[in-house]
Amino acid sequence: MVITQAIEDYLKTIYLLGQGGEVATSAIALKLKVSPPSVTGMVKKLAEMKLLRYTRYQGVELTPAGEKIALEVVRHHRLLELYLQEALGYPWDKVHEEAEKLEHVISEEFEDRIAEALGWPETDPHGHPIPTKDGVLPAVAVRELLAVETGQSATVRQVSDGDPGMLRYLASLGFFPGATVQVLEKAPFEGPLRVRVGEAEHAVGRELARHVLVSAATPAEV
Amino acid sequence: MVITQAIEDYLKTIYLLGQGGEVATSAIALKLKVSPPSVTGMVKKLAEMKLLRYTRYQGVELTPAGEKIALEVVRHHRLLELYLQEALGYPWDKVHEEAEKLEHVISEEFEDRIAEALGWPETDPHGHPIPTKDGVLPAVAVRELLAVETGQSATVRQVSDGDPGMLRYLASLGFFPGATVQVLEKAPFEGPLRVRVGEAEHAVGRELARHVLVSAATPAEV
DNA sequence: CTAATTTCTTAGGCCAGACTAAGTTCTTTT
DNA sequence: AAAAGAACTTAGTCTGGCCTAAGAAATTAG
Ligand SMILES: [Mn+2]
Ligand SMILES: [Mn+2]
Ligand SMILES: [Mn+2]
Ligand SMILES: [Mn+2]
Repeated sequence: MVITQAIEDYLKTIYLLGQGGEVATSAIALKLKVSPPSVTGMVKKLAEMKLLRYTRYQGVELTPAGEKIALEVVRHHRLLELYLQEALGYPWDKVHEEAEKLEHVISEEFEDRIAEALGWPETDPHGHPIPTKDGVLPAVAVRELLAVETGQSATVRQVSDGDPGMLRYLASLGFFPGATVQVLEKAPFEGPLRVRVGEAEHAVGRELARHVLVSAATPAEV
Repeated sequence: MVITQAIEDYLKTIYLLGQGGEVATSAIALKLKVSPPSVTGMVKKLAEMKLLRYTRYQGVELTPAGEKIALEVVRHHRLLELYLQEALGYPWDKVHEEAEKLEHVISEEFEDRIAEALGWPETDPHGHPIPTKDGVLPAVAVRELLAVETGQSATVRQVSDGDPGMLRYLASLGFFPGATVQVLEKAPFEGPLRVRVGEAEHAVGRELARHVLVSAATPAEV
């Protein structure tokens, strides 16, 4: 029962889509950019391997064994992203792609050494929590910026890391984890939000505001 | 015509075995730990792709296109080895294995950034020259320690990096690139060499003495 | 110079992981 | 409650990269 790169990618994807629930095969197919039949096939195999539970037409849920592997890959990914930024000077819109390939090949030794070099960090460049070595993902209470009421302030916690263009745009607006934002206005008819970030004011679309996760204002830490 | 990881390994292996000559399929099979028929099959495909020339029963020789890819992989490998040692504190007997996996997945950007971090180095931890970005492997004039005449001194230039145990032993004897060694005696009947390294004297077997490459004494540089 | 041995290739197959085309089953609509 | 539509699975294929068994060519030995 050998854990291939493909298997790691399936488990990671299911984990990130699922977060404690059933995941539809089509969702997996979409994320991994493979056809739905490919997912059905792989998922049957992973069920055989006891890495997930699968009920036909019902979707899929990771077992503890499957989740353990998923979390290891996620830890690799997020540590690598941070290492690329901190140690090699990558811009934050390029770390994801590189980490996506490296996450499958680094050894435990490599993982430990970069974790140490980074001072055992807790979040990646986009604010996502890094699972601990024993497979625990720290829970964080966040909601979408879109959900913040008009007039309220909040602290940016996490941003989506999949789209480099979006990341560059978010950076240009000052949407970094830790930044304080205030929602000044929400235009009606699915219109944009007017927000203040530091000194500046920006109009941001609702789609974008769904990709920025925030917590209550006034960060507890620096 | 996509260059897979397997193809990269074949080309690299052929390059390192060949160094300007025909390479037997069995030699490739031995090095890559695959069966001879697997090599024949792959080699036919690589010939199709114009990455090497293949004549049945005669062996194989890289084309310029094939050599270019091989040198890129070798550059990745050797830069990675040095980076693992210098930046992450790996001992020199562990860098090879890790680099063996990473060499296939890093981007040009990663390559450039570690090269820069290392100050555009010219040799890896074992003394092997690092091919330049435009695909030139600096030639070095070396011979086996075994070939040094009794009484003569020489400077260690390169050591084999495949066997971690051997590397640890070589380190314990002081056989690092740059070290000065003097051959005091060669025991007859394929016996060991008595050599001086710094203050210490050691008896080393002929097999080991074949894995240490040296140049004329008195290093030109420090 | 033939015979034995070694080296290499062909033949045939397997497995992982993807695909398209053609059903099923579930869900939504009327 | 039936029909239409969406979601999912089955069936059948393909490609890459490996394998073993058997045969052909090259090399070495007698
Ligand atoms: Mn990422
Ligand atoms: Mn991230
Ligand atoms: Mn090496
Ligand atoms: Mn080396």
